[in-house]
Amino acid sequence: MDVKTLCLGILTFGDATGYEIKGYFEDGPFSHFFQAGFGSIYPALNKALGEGLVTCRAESQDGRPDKKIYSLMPSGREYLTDELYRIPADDNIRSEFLVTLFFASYLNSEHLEHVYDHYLADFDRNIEHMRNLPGGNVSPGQAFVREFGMHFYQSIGTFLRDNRDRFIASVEAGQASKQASKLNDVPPETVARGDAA
Amino acid sequence: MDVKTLCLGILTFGDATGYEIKGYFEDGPFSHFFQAGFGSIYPALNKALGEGLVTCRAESQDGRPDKKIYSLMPSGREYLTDELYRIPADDNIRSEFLVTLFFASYLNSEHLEHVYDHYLADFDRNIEHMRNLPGGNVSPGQAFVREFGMHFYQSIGTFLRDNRDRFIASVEAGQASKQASKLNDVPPETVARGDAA
DNA sequence: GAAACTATATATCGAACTGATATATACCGC
DNA sequence: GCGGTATATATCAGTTCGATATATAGTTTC
Repeated sequence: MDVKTLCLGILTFGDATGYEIKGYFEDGPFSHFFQAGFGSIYPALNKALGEGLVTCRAESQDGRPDKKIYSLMPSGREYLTDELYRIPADDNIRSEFLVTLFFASYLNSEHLEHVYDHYLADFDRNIEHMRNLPGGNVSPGQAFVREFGMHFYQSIGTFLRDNRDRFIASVEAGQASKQASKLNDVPPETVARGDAA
Repeated sequence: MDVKTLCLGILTFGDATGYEIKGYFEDGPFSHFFQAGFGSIYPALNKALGEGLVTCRAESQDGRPDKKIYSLMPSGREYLTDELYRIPADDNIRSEFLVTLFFASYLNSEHLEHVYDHYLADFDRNIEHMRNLPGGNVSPGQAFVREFGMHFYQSIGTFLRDNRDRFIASVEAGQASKQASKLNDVPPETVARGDAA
């Protein structure tokens, strides 16, 4: 399932330009579970055009480049359906935030707290964003994905909030005991977990 | 934060070959929030070697290609720390599963249920996998990321389980009412949300 | 009022990443 | 013996990412 397929999916909601499709990925319902930029969208649309999955009419504008409005063709809808009937690939998650937490012992508390709170603020913004997405008058699938997203952000956000101080403290304690173990010439493994239990 | 940085991070746990590093991404603690294959790892290690961030000694083996064992250099550790001090980029999530649910109206119930249950089974496997990761004797950061992951999978898994039947039913109802609206020549938007409230 | 930023609109390019494939051997189960 | 798994490196085509280029008009900020 590539960007081309997603573009076809977006076109099921009506004709759109590449610029408008970008909006779906950036601000729309997809932004939370599928990203794509111009560098993927424009080539994807061209490819779909070459394969006869969409058509394109140009609309000249003043000042700006011509609008290229894409429409989904029956063959495109069929292509989309075929793709949807595959077993979806495993979720792909890349979280630099979690990598940073993983190696938290390399960071000072100030930075760690900053990163943590920055991330939490993002969560709040995401919940707010989801809440503002249209909830009524959409397909059951769309509604469910939105519910799922709200639950996701709320649950994870609560966890992060509830465990923030404990986590920061545990990192500080770990660094302190590491330092202590250095001073006492004791192998860190045997000492550096005063709060593991 | 690229694959090279993650490889350096993995090398903080001790010398390793590219093959072993792959294991960290595939089976180890990273597998849940950062993925990389050989096609990224080997070039990343070569690049790190060229930049003097790691050293490499070869160990000849019978039958198999020589083992190339990489060691983190002080400059590599410094590079890693510098990277960790950046504000992490936004999480990148790509979920074909959610795309599939989003367009659920294009699928029959049988397939939808199959996809859904397949995904739920993955969750169970992931929780089991996380549970089996070493929990004691690790840094507070590692421990927290593991806790986070367990919470994540448990919370989302429960949501998916609790809402499964309702969701499938809502999709079926939506399709039925769409068909009905077709028969009655009524625009779908005004009809197809019997259970939206 | 100028400067900076946002919005509209398309396009490309290098860098990074993905997934598949190639190459070898050895062990393990059926 | 055949297929599958594990060990081990490497490359390559295709995809995607992030930045940049181009051009104009409005809107905010100093």
